Amino acid sequence: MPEMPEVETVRRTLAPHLTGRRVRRVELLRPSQIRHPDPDTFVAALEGRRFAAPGRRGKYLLLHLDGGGMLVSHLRMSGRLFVVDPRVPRERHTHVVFHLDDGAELRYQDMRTFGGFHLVDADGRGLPPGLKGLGPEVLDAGWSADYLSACLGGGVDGDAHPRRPRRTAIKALLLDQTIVAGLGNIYVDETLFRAGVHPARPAGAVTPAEAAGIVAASRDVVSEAVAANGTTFSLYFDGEGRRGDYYSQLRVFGRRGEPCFCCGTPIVKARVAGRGTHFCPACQT
DNA sequence: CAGGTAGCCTGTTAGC
DNA sequence: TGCTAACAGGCTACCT
Repeated sequence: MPEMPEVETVRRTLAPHLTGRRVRRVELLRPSQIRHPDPDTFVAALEGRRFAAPGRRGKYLLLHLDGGGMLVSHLRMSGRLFVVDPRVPRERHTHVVFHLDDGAELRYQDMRTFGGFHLVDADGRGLPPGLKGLGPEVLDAGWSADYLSACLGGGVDGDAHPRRPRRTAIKALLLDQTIVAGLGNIYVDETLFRAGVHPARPAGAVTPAEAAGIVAASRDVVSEAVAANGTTFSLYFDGEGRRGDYYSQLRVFGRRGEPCFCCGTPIVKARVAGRGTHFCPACQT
């Protein structure tokens, strides 16, 4: 469930503990979490390397290495990456332990084992496939009303190459990381609520004005969530083991049956784009 | 090509 | 009360 604000919080909290630290030893308790290259090569190539300042792209954590290359991690549903004193007992589902040269441990824990690591070399070999085709970052200028309008299909007046209006639900489009990078189930629901757009509306039926509202709402929601260190709904915590504080600011997600903050209508939970989806049936059309 | 969905996985919750 | 089935969801692979 970590989305952009959670991954960004992990990046920021890991940075002071990782930057400049050398990997003394890698302990693979569950080698299958290593997606590339094979586990033995992974360990051999990483031991002795030094971390530079960590970065992020979409929901991918980019642990850059001095001298080029990087360790890429995606937490997927239940992955946790954090630095602790080695005396702290290892929790269940701890799959990888990176021993650092200051004695601390960078631990990877993942109950559902969906997440994992790619070791990318200095020439860019080994990049996870999903990292290549990402759309603009949700907080970057590339995520604009014009850009989203173009993605909705239908074209605009004077468009040289108008495309057929897309029939997929607007929610499915916003979850597509090749359209915009960083949004997930929670923040898409929050975004569409603030924009007053029903999640199941065909993307092609979203007006340019609504598209502008969606982009603005996504910016607001995500930047507020970043400021609050993300949302801890059930599983997430940051690089120092702390929970996120955005939970209390959620307006629809997890509020099934509770009154809409705008009109009092009970919040509905339904299945849209294959996901549990929360919305106000009165405010969102 | 666009769009829908199964599968990955295990802890939690809903329902009988 | 105790068991089982459904659910949670980011992403890929596969099917239509």
